[in-house]
Amino acid sequence: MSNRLKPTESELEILGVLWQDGASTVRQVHNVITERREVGYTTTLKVMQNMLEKGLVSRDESSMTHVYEALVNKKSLGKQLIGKLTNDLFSGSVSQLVMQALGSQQPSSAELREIRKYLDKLKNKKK
Amino acid sequence: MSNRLKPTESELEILGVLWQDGASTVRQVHNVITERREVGYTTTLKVMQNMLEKGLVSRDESSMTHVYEALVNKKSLGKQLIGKLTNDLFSGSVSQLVMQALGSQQPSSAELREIRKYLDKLKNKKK
DNA sequence: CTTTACCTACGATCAAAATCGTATGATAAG
DNA sequence: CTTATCATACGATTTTGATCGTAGGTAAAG
Repeated sequence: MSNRLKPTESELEILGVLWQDGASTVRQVHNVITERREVGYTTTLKVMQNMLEKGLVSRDESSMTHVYEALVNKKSLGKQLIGKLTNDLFSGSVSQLVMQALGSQQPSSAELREIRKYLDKLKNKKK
Repeated sequence: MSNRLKPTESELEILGVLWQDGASTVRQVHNVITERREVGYTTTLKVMQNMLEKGLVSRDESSMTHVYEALVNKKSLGKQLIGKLTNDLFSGSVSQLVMQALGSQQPSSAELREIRKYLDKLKNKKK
C-alpha cells in the first residue's frame, strides 16, 4: 500500500487547496492560506518544495512561476486517515465511527437520504 | 469549546489505554504499550507527566505509585477529530465522510443494520 | 543495616516540522 | 538603463514531540 505519503499538518492544508482549486502557483496557494492564518510567503514556498521532494505534488517549471499539482489522491488519503481514526478511537469499528460522526455533526435530511441510498447500494452489492 | 487539548500521537495512544482500562499507573500503561511497541519506561512516564501539565489527565498521588486517569472525554475528542477530518478532506460534508468510511472499510451486515437503525432515530428526532 | 527493586523528577538529546531571512535572478514599469 | 516587484533556492533558527539517562527517594527482602 502507498504508505510513505504521510503529509504533515501544513502539507495537508496545502493539499486541500490544490484539491479545491486544482494546479496552482505558490502565490495562489499562499493567498488562500493567509485568508485563514498568518504565515510568511517563503514558509508556504518551502513546504511546497518539501512536498515536491516527498512526491506529494508535481510541478510544472515551464514558466518561471512554477505550477504545483497534487499527486496524492484525496480518496486514498481519506481512506488512510479514516482507518487510523477508526483504530485510534473506535477499536476498529467503522460503524461506531459513522454513528459518532452522524451524531455530533448534524447532517441535513438531504444528506441523510443520500447516506441511506448509499447503504442500499452496499446491501445489494453484498448479496 | 475545549480546544487547547490537542493530544499528540503518543498521548493519544496513552489515552486509549486509559479509556480501555480505566485509571492506571504508569507501569500498567507502559506494559500495555510495550506489547505493541518498543519504548523505555521513562518515556511513557514523561509523556504522562506532560499530559498532566496539559490537563489531559489527572493523577492520584496518595500512594507513592501515582494513578492516572483520563480527563478528556473520548466522545468529545472523537467529535473534534472527526470534525477536523471532515473539514480537511470533505469540505465539511459529514455525509461524504460517512460514505467514504463505509466504502473503504467494509462493515458487516450487522453493522450496516445498526447504522440504518441509527439513521431512523435521527430522522425521528428531526421531525 | 544493606542490597535490590521500584518509583518519580528532571534535564539532555534527537528528529521532525514549521518558520523565516537573505541571496539571487527574471520581468515589468518608469 | 534603472528601479521596483516578484519569483525561486537554500540555509538557519525555532518549536514541538519523542526518547532516554541519571539522580534520588521509598520500601521490601535478606
